[in-house]
Amino acid sequence: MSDRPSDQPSDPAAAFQPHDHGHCSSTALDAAQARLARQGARLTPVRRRTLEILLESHRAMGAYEVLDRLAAEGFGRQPPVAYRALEFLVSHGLAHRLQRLNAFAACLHPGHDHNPAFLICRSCDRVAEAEAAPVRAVLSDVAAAAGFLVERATIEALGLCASCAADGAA
Amino acid sequence: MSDRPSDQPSDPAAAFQPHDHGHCSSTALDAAQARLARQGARLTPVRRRTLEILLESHRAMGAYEVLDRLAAEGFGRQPPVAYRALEFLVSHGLAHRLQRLNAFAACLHPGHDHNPAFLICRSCDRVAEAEAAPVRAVLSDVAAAAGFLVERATIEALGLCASCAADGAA
DNA sequence: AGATGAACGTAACACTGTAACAGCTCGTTG
DNA sequence: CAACGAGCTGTTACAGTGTTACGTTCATCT
Repeated sequence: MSDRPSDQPSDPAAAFQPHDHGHCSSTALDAAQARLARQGARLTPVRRRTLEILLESHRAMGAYEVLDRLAAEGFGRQPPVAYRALEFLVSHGLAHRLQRLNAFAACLHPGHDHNPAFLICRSCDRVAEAEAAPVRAVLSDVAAAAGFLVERATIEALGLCASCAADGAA
Repeated sequence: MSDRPSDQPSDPAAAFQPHDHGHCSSTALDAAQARLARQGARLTPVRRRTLEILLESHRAMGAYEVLDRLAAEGFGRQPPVAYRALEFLVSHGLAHRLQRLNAFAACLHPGHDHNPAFLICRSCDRVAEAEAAPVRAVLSDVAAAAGFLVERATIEALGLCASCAADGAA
């Protein structure tokens, strides 16, 4: 929990700032391949392309948006095609699902298991992952006071990222 | 933030335990009326009935489930009827929307503004509200470290309530 | 009574997600 | 090599969730 695998950017908010995106996404893709190899799972063409599409931006994409892209590139054009690929990526820790948006985003540091908190900028629509462990700890405490055992938690924040705040977005 | 209005149960997990539910829901209904009166908003028949339906249980209900009930009682039978009533209740602090379930639940202490954390029992499906202020505080800190300003946050925990744990639910 | 704005009702549609089934590919095994 | 099974891809069809648009009713105010 305290180690910093090489695939994890030191700045969790990199998504909101200008950065070498080619490097950022190819790193994530490499990490994804490595992770799947360890798990004995296959990164088939549809799955790989789906991940690449998600990696093109730091936004969350709806399943049908992904599907349109896939269909335009010669893959199937029916909903299950996109949903299956997305579900595969999510279940293998390569992408996340955002409840609040009914959408999916690539995981930017798939090297280790994690359930991040999401920071969603309402101005630029980009999504970053933040360390959720301390938040979950407090949530578990609050829940425990009510005798409730937390197994999984959805933590999604809507607000304004630094770049948009600097640009004077309301 | 530290006051305890009379309409707020001392035990936030009351929803999970046997309790005088008639009292619990009529209290919430009274508080709702009082609150709306202060705001100059109207608790029309559909709205009132919708709130009563939500208050019948401590579960979250889908919009179409609510709609079926309303239609059976002579109200309109098209989706906007339910969605409008539910949206009214949510925007006036009398009900909450659960992103994770695409569902709605009555607010059990509508006396004051609050954005609770939700505790959803995966065994009995009941939902309780927990104090979210400390959780939000930590979340805001984590986000601030990334230059992100949190405006609204969705905090929903899935797990096991005390009653179900005692009953030996896995 | 007449004007006004909120609330209600409807039909139609858009978006999101799932079930069921058929064909393909590829490695294994007889 | 042929047969088989497992996993992946694709399809059709449908279920569930939510919205747009528009006309009507109703309470309220002058």
